[in-house]
Amino acid sequence: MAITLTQIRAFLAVKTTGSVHVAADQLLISQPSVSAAVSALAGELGTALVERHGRGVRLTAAGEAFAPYAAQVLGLLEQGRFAALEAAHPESSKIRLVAVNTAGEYLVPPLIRAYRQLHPGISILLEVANRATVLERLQSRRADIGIGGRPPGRSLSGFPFLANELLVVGREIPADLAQASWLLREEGSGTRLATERLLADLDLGAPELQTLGSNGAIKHGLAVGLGITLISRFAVARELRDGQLVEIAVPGTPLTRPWHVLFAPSGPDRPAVRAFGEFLRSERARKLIEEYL
Amino acid sequence: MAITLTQIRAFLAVKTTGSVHVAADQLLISQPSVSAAVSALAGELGTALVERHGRGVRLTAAGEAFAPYAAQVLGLLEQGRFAALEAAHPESSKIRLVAVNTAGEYLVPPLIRAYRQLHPGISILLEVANRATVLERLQSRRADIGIGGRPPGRSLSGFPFLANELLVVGREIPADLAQASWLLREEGSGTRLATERLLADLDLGAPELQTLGSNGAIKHGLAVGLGITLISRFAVARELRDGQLVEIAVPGTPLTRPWHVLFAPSGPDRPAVRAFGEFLRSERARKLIEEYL
DNA sequence: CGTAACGATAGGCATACATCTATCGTTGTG
DNA sequence: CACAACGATAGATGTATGCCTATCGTTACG
Repeated sequence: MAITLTQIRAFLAVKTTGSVHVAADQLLISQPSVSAAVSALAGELGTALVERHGRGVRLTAAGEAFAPYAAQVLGLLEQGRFAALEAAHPESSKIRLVAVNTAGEYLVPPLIRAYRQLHPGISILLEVANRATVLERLQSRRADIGIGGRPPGRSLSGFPFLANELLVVGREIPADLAQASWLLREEGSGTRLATERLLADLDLGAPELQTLGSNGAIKHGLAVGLGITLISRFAVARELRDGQLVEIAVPGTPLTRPWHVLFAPSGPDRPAVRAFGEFLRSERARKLIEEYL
Repeated sequence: MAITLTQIRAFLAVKTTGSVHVAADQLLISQPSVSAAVSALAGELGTALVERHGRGVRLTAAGEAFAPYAAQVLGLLEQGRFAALEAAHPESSKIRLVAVNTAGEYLVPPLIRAYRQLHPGISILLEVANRATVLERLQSRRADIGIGGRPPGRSLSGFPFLANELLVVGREIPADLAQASWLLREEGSGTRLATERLLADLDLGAPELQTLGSNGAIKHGLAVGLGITLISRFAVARELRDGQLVEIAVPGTPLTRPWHVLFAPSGPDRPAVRAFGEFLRSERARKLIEEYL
């Protein structure tokens, strides 16, 4: 006769996996348990959350509406735990940072190093993910601060942080751009989004596209001549210098898309997080990072 | 081995009541149950939340830090329930409105009436409380929209709504203002806050103060000549017209302190709430209200 | 200084929560 | 059209959650 957090976790697992079966595997429990938890939750709420669709399930409108709240409940609880520990042991706070892939790989490590020298006790827990996930993490309060592209709307606040240039590179300059094959990041990636827009602007017809799930995979693809790609200068700086890759002149590139520091607005905020945010805003942060970059 | 919502409710009850005993009474369970729940929660979080203080308890720093998250978790869950029901039955949404006393008594009823004529299915659940509670309700997501004074900071967004004039009234004009006794609303009231500031500005020395818990009590106090007070023109319009009360000319009054419509920012938002917010923002709302006022 | 107020602890109990295995009903696919 | 994939249902079980009463330790207060 009460909503439980277990039910919420089960529901969210179903939402993210899109399947009761897979959710059960992920939660390390049996499929009927998940089924039961979700229908118990639906009973509590007074409305169905999932419905059968084909041989799988999908969320109902009510389920879609409820999901963000459910996610925030869990994120907030985690955040509350950090807040409590931080208040009890101010010198050993933990900050949950989530960064888009390229920033996470190239920018954040020096950032963390710089910050830890100033505040030795503070832990920075980094998650590296694509743009869509970064936004989700912030919105569901599972991260305190994010580093990614431009904030998408009023729901997230932030400020521009460091320049990031996207340019087109390949093993060699293709004879005909329209014939070139393009390597794309996975769905949900900000770089992919930028690439799609660029391709639409270029009006190349229907170029050959190949999705590869990470910057690393794309770089290997480039190395074997699989195609060309739009990628951050940070990610290919060395390869360009060594001549393994060359920049391809494409109208509209290089694209300047500065990274932004992102906050999930509102909600009680923690001193350690606020301090880290202010550090990022300071000139000092930029200098320290550039020093290590 | 898991945080439960019951534990959170117990903890919050202890926080708000300031006492394990009273919290138990309020939750209709025994005192040891509350004690156990709170210490279980503390165990989960890995830090003490309350500590003995004198013969009662008080929150530790960790408890104070955790409390707002706990409150938001419950508020968000309630909001999620509404969101789910709203998605399932769009025509019978519920909007949780919380208004400061004066606005709740004089302004909101016509507002509700006006809105319900436009959207017959929508229910507006009104809670009337003082300023402090209004802010707490919004921050903890236990209300969707608030009506009160100026928003206190960046954590709450809002816009000015309707004029509200605070003026000093009494049964008769006192011979010497410095000798007059002032009737105050309870702690946490915005009107009380305004009165305290006014008194400080007036520099009357140490006037006699008498706290009365509501606008109604104050009006009765005025009627029997207990003192004078700073109060909204709406609250005493009739008494002024009938001559039962008179306005007292005090430097700096009447104070103009427009009511504001307040939102708890961020978080997923519900269509019905958004629609109501936009209604309040519209010219139409003002006209309709003035019609009924 | 004794007593009342307040919480914590001890000890114990019921139930509903979170599970499981086995099976059935659908729905898509080869 | 049969079979595989997927969820829901049925039936059953352990346990920890939530709760109780009784009692003990402190702390303030008369």
